[in-house]
Amino acid sequence: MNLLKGNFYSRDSNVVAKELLGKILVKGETGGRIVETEAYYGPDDPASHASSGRSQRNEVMFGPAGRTYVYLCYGMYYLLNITTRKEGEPGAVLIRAIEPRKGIEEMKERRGTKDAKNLTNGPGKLTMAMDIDKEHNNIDITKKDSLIKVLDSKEEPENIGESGRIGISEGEDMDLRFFIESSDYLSN
DNA sequence: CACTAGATTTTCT
DNA sequence: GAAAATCTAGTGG
Repeated sequence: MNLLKGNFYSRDSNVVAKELLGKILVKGETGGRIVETEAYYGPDDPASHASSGRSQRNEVMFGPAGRTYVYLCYGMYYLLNITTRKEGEPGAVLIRAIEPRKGIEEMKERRGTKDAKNLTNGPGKLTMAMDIDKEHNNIDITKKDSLIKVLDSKEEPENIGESGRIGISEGEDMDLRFFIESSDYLSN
């Protein structure tokens, strides 16, 4: 189980999004296998937070790859992204769903449900289950002692599906959502 | 089941 | 001041 390095993340967003499938996301005592992601870009992507230039919120997307980008959505839910591409070229991958592997009891408690399939099958749910919030923005996840890490995996995902992104109002036609078709833990 | 409405607050125009 | 990369509970078949 090797830690993914900076050169994994510094590529194009859609490549990183696709290759993150099957990898293991770890935060503290909790963790799971990534089964659903979405790619976001910069000025050319109307759905991206970075579409209209740098701002206080999105500045991490403009920085180096391999950092966390955590922000509050709809005033209630934190969403977890990982930055991609080079410094000055904004990009990120949204982690939409994982399959629970580690600390399942703890995640059940945080989410208040016994149903394993309902623990982390959505971007707002997985941050709740793993206790991720604004404090975890802009963490360098390529460091060994980082609180949040992504580990390589020998289990290569089989059936990778593509579709338009979810929950946005522009740019849905771009097919930048990637997921493992056989997984029981995809978002709704 | 399927569908609708409401929660809640940061961020940028 | 409006909109936002969502989720849950509640309603009605």
